[in-house]
Amino acid sequence: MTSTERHATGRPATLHDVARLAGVSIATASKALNGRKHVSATTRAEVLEAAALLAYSPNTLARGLVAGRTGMVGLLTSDLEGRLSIPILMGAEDAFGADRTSVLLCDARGDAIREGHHLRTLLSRRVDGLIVVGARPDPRPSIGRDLPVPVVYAYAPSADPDDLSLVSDNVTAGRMAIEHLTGLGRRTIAHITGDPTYGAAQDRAKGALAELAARGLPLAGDRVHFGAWTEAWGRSATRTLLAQHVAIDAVFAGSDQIARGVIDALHEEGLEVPRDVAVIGFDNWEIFATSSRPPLSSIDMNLETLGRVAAERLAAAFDGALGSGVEQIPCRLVPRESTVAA
Amino acid sequence: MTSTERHATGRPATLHDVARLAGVSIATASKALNGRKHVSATTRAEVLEAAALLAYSPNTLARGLVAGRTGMVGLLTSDLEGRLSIPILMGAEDAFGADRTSVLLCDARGDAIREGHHLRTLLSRRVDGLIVVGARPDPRPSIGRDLPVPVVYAYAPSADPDDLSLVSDNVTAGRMAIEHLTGLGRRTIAHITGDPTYGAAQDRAKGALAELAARGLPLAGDRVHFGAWTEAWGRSATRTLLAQHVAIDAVFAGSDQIARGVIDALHEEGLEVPRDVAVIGFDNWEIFATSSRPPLSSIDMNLETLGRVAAERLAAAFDGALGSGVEQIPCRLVPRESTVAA
DNA sequence: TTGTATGCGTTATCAC
DNA sequence: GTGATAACGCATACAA
Repeated sequence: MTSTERHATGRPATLHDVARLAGVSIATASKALNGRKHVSATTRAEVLEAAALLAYSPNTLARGLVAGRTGMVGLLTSDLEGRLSIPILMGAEDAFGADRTSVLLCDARGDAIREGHHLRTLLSRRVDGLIVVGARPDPRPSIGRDLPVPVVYAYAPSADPDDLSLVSDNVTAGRMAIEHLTGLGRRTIAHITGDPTYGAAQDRAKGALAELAARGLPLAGDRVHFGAWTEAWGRSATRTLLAQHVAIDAVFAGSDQIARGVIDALHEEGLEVPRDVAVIGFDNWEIFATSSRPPLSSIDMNLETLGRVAAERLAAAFDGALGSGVEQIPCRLVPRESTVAA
Repeated sequence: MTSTERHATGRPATLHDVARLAGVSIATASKALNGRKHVSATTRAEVLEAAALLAYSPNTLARGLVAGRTGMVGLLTSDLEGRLSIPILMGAEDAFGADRTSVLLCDARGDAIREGHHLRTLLSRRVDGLIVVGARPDPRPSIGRDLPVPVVYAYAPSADPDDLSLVSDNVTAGRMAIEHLTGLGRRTIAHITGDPTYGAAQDRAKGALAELAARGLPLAGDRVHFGAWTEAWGRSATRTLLAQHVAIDAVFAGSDQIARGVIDALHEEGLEVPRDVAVIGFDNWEIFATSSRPPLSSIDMNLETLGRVAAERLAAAFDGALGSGVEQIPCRLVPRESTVAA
């Protein structure tokens, strides 16, 4: 076998080939293969046999040309690591049914020019819809008002309220964290989180504060400790708190990385987790949460669900109605050892 | 604006519309838009203006139907996190040119059934080629010998030597790590790595041992410490070494996670990195390498390059020739503070 | 029940 | 230089 013969060179069989082999017209062959009425059982069997013999696989492009639908959706992301877009993609695949709809993934790498470029090629490929995934959970510019296809924004909402956006319910997630910690009997809880310019950081803090207030509890350290989404910040903020002799029996961290820094610093000060201080993170980034000592309780943003709902909204839009505004997707708490009862 | 009007309902403009508006035939319009010869400058300008006016965007499907090429490649992955497939995807996008070729990403989630399913839909969409990305760097079953399109395996090679596979050059990478550490003056180097059933683990160890032998140096601890790809293993292996009073001034870790465990254990024993012990990891997983204390030197597998080469091989195959066998892609060493000179 | 003919949007081959 | 016209592969309304 020479290198040129690696893949079969002959064009794939067409409906025409099948029809000819079965001795019928392409119209009949088409009906038979698509399970339409008005075909005798015997001819149907013959057509099916011919198709099997030729390893016939219908050309989805040609089908899309006549149907006016390609069965493809574009996933336009700016998420360099795929940490967001892959779960969202999988959720969307599940909802669509992988055989009916395929996903074209394009990474704009945070570049508006490249995004516009990808948008144009996706539209020229006549995708049936678009899912736009932002890199950070804050409003981003709308990709355009009068696009020929429905668009759903996931994770990062569109700045245009007429667009439909799907975001994580960070406020409720903040409440959940506090609810969980107080359920363990903890009463002096600190909140160490990331960059205050992130709406998500503000929302999580807002939810946490509201839940603390509802329970008549103060926030340990008297204020939310905003900083950066890094282990280093988690460590330094924790050390600051301990140096000030703030009594804490739990920390709600704004991300799993911050949580790891918090745990590190606690250990260095001779405090044990969760016995002395319970710690909960955010994101449920498996690789961090499970390799932490002890394994880290965390809040999962249900990104697969986000992708699934995005797909459902798009599917509904194909039949006419696309909503607008921002839809909140609930998070879920994943308990691990860092917050077991003392 | 009601919800149904969110996206423009009218079908996108066709070549026919442009031709009619410009007052020419569709043949002329086609030539003008595609920059072909035999079109007067004035009519070309008129056509271009009409196209701009109608926001005309050529239907890539129809174009592909006649051209016999879709300009799409399938990326079939089993990599649940996207840590492999996203860099590979980006490399492929770069090599193809994002406007000429789009990538259909399908995640088989390690399920052979689902993989076959995705394969069929990709073929029915008439992708021009296929890139298959495995979850672990060991031979995997070929996806099929007589596919109608060229296939390139990336990261995980195909078990069939007639297929073309692209893998990281782990042997040389192992040599590089030792070369780097000895260049720092380190002479008692241990190798703590992951699951011994991984060919990559064996290859890296092989390279490291060869390089040590070439320099007349022994392996600290007398043997390669195989275990698991986890921080926990990095910690426990390190503790074992220290408990045996093995003198070490450097550790080559088989992954960044293992390296973090190693560093943790060293710190707990009062040893400083890199002053007392230099540590280098593998994978260059940014989030781990940069958040480590100190930042972790590591070996990058150049996954973007792998994707780029995969795209180049596919492109060559479109014009006839696809090679076979396993092609080694070189890794590169990324130095950070964990291995600065003492 | 089956076959004929038309159109989906483009490109390319030819006449003019 | 320009414009009919035939593919490309498929689905379907309509005629037989």
